[in-house]
Parts: sequence; structure tokens; C-alpha cells
Amino acid sequence: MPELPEVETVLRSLERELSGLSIEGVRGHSIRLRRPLDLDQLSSVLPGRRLTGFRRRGKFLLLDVGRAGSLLCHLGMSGRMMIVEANAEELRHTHLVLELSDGRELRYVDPRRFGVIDWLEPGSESHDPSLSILGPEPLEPGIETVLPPLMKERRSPIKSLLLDQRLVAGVGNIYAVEALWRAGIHPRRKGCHISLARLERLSGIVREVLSEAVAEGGTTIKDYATPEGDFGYFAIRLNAYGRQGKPCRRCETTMRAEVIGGRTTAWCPTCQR
DNA sequence: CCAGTATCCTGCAGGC
DNA sequence: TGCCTGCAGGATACTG
Repeated sequence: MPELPEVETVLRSLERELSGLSIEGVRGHSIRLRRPLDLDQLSSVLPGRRLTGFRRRGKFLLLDVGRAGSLLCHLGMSGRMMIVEANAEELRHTHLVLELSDGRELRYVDPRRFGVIDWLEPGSESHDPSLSILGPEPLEPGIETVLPPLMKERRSPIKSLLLDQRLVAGVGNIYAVEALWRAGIHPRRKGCHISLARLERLSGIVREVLSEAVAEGGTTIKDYATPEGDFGYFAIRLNAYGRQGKPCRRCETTMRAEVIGGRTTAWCPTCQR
């Protein structure tokens, strides 16, 4: 489900709704997510503490719990955060519930269990195996200067490079496909076979696409929703993702799709070279 | 080291 | 209707 714009939208919602609230109780059950969810640990550390900060790094959310530490969250493919009244019906695959001081609950739901919920002690972020390898934030200044030289020395298809979180943090399949369409670059073109000038332009376009998507509240394809239940409206602006078999919006050529970098990738064979 | 594939899991749409 | 297959917004362990 969630790439950077969706996670950013979730973050803003959590920050707006939950800042300063206390965690009064914790429910759920230990289960195998991508990292094991340890409910005993969370139950011992969280109750009585206040939610003091809300951050994002790539596709990860960090919920600061005072000076005790931070809750690391990743939504995987199907994860959701929900802010609901305590008496709201509990969805299947609800793995963690934080009971809040205003009578509402923050619930983490993830049917496919590719997500992560983990507890980070203060100062442990720089050692975390997932966080520590992340490349730069594409919405921060400087991405156009940092990213191109790194891509230039790689032999993988540019599509795979955009998905590599070590090079740039937060891009997923939808926005990689969109950025390449907008940049007019063939997704199979190897990084080392693209001029620095084009890579610089692509980097700027990545930022552009992501920030436009943030402004629309992300992309709802199927079931993505904000913690308050709202949808993301960037889907109506998608020019390439999921458009195989349909005419290119730029040149009318029928778009194609193949699996590149392990993920279905649509492109226009005429205007992406 | 690097590049490419297999794998973890559930739900849903489509074909028969 | 029911059963089967394939596919889905991600990350990483493993292979060559």
C-alpha cells in the first residue's frame, strides 16, 4: 500500500490528532510480522507515557514516546493505522491497539504481515538494520546532486535503482513508474547508460511527483486510507502505473508492462527511451 | 561486491 | 456456486 506520500499523509494525520495524548493501555498479540511483534515488551514500556513526536524516515514512521524511546512502524504492503473510538468494531488482522487518554484508540492493522512494529531505545536508531541503510530523503534539498552519481555507476535497470531504499528512501512501485514516464526514460535502461544530465532531471522529477502526491493525500488504489478513514486522490493523476494496454497520455501509443526489479512496470514504448 | 530471484502472508478478481 | 491461479502499494535472504 504505502510509499512515501502515503506514509507522510499518515504521519500528518497522527501528528494532528494524537500529539500530547497519553497511552493508557496496550492490547494485541505477539505475532510474526517482518520482525516479531513483542507485545510483552510494548505493554511494559508504553502505558502511562505520552506521545511526544511524530517523524518519518523513508517509508518508516517513528512515534516518539517521551524519553523512553520510539515506536518504529512500517506499513509493508497492506498495513494501516486507524484512529477510532474505543467502542469501534475491531477489524480482522488488528495486531496492536494503543488505548489513548481521550477515549480513542490507535490501531495497527496489517493482513499480509509484511509490516514492522518495533521498539527503539533512545539512540538506537543509527544502529537499526533497516533505518541505518536508508539513502537520502527525496523531498529534502540536494537529492539532484547526491543521487545521479550513485545511479551512474550501477548496472541495474533504472527502475530497480529507484526502488532501492539504500539509494533514495521512500520511492515505491507506483512513483518509480510515474517518475520514469514523466522523465521519458525506459525503465530497463541501466543506470550507467543514462547521462548525468538525464539522471539529474529524473531526480528532480522524483521529488516533483512525490510532493504532488503528498499534496493529494497519497494514492488510493484499493484500500489505502488515512488513520481517519480518508482516501488519497493522486490516483486520478496517474499517467503510467496500471495503464498497460491503454494509450499513452502523451503520444497515444499502447502502453506495455513487464516485471522489472520484481515488480510489474508499465511504460510507453515510444516516448520512454 | 553486485545483480537478480525467491520468499514471507492474506485477500480478491477472474477464468473455468 | 466453488475451486484454482495469479497478482497486489515491500524488504530481505539467498544464489550465482
